[in-house]
Amino acid sequence: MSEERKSLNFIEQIIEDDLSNGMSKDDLRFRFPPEPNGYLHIGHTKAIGISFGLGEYYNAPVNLRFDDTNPAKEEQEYVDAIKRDIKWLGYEWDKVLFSSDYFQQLYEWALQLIKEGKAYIDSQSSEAMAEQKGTPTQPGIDGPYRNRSVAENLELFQQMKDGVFNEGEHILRAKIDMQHPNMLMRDPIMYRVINKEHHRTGNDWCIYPMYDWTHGESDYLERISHSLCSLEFKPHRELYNWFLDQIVDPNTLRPKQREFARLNLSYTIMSKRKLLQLVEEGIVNGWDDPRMPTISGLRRRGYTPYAIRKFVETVGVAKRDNIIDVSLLEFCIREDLNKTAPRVMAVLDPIKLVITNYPEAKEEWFDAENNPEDENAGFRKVPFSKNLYIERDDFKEEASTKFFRLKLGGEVRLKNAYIIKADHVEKDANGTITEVHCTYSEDTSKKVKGTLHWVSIPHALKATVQEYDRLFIDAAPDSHQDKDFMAFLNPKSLKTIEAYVEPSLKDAKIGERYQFQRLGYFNVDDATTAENLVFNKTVGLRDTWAKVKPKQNENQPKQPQQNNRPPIEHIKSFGKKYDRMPEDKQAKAKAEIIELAQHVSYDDVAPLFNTSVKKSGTRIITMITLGVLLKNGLEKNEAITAFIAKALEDKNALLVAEAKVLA
RNA sequence: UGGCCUAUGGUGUAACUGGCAACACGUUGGUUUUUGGUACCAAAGAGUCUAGGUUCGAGCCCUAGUGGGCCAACCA
Repeated sequence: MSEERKSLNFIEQIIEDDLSNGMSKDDLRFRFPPEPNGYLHIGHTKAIGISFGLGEYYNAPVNLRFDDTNPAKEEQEYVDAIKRDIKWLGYEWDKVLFSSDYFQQLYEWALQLIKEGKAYIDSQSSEAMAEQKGTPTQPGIDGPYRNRSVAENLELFQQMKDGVFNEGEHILRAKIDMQHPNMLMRDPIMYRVINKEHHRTGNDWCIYPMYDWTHGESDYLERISHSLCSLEFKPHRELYNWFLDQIVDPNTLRPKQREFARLNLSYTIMSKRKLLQLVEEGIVNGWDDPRMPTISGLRRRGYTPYAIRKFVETVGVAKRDNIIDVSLLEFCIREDLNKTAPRVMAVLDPIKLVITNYPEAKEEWFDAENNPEDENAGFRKVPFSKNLYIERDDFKEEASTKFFRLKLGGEVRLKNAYIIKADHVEKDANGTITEVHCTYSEDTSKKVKGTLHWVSIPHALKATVQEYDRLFIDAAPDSHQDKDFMAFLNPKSLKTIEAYVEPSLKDAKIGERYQFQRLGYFNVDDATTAENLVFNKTVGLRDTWAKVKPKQNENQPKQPQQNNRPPIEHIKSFGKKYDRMPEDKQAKAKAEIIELAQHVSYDDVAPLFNTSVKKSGTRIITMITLGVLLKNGLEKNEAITAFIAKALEDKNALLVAEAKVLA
């Protein structure tokens, strides 16, 4: 087997290293640990793809573990939705587990920590505790209850568990280090009182463990070998390890937490809290609204599990922040649907076409290919008659030769039917075209530039089509410190259209996906009834014609991340390229450097004087900057004179020229 | 007055661990086409944040800087 070396991502690398350092392949075990407080979204798919993908690759078990330690936010509805979505994506878990399964064990371990003097009951207000905790840049201080006796701690903890106290009166904290540089290590909370019914344990407990106390210990109990999570948990790793240190038996497998960058998609948001807000405020019609980046939203929109998995595979795994362009997601779904979706004709924005030389009562049924990408897809019959609908966009009275569609005097092919020629138009009082009159010819062998889709008016079915645009008009709506993400909502994200579709769609079933030829991919929405067909537009076809057309209502191009670089850094960025630039660019760069140099000090430039000889670009931009400083009254010193002198002897003509100006 | 993470074409990820910066999306041309789709061909686009160092050789190692991110919930 000559297997091509596939480059491993850093997580696969870690696992391979562990394996070659003696870990048994049988010890490999992963988990996906969602909190059941919302629906899964496309961002979760990455985490799912990583852990379940690893499971598939190594043939290792993957647990689905619901991290249900906060009854105030969690619901059974979410548990069910999460399971459904993972199944739909095509992944198989080994066991379904719940953090709440471990409440008793966690409690016993907490008792052990108290007895060892490693945990204590704090009885202050959360404000007081926050104050003692310090800030990221300032150490914390010990609180007054930090040195309570073991006996007292034990008694209070028992009372917490017995429901003696109200929420907020007492909590259990680990006793670590209030001065620790990592805030999470400053005596983190392990237990708090919550008087809410839990969706699984009911009212058995009124104390609930916190995430950090729960997560590592749950991984340990399940013998998870690699506990993979997103980057924002990196600071938790130290605490994760500290908690494990307290209870791990050195002869058993110790789980390892590793972190990867989460997935961000342009023009949408990935925060469950914010998605919930969209649902609750009625901006969208529920978690499965086709505009939502949730799995259920994408499913309803017509995405396939294959496309989503392909997408996640394509984006890769690394540790730097990223914003992936939606066009990649769209590519993945088009690629799948192109091969599988039956083609069909539908007119979304109709204009009436009358074939004047076609008999009034006549109808013909033509064969139409179901899918040119699939030889086995076969043919269907489509009806043709004197009166048709075509897209309003497909006709113009006059147009340039670049316009391949129908214009007066021009010829065009009707897909699966005849070639027609437009003769004249009928208009209403406003000058709007109401009918296009044309004549057909039976000779279909002729070559014409354009082919149009159409439907026969007497045979057409009415259908509702929902067309979606991005939910936000900004590429990164929740990355603005000064503006709320809601300010970027796209008011036109949903467009409902009354369309006409060919009669073969009469018995279309919910969930079925079609290509409306020349328009895009559409699927049959859940809201479809026997009386009314409803389609969702999944994604449009790639449209190179749309780019040629003068753009009408183009969305803001995404703004580049603004860099708050100091001027000298900005100047330096020209250095590498400067002597390779074409002249006009060079002049522009020079002007910019001179402008920036106004805000540069001698101390900024001085370190650049000993730039190595071969980096002439950097030396040139340094020379230009220096020129500005000298002009602004800087006195020449020895270092400056030496730098200029050395430059005068250089081979690079540009550098010499700049140096001569200052010499 | 801190700790940690991070920096490679427009975007995302690679570079066999120090040896010709590659792949995908996107973009631009072209061929084919009864979808301005698909498929196919081609091109443009980065010299790897900056400077210094080690080395015959650095995207990769070392030092210093700069940009970006995360950390102060009785959330996960």
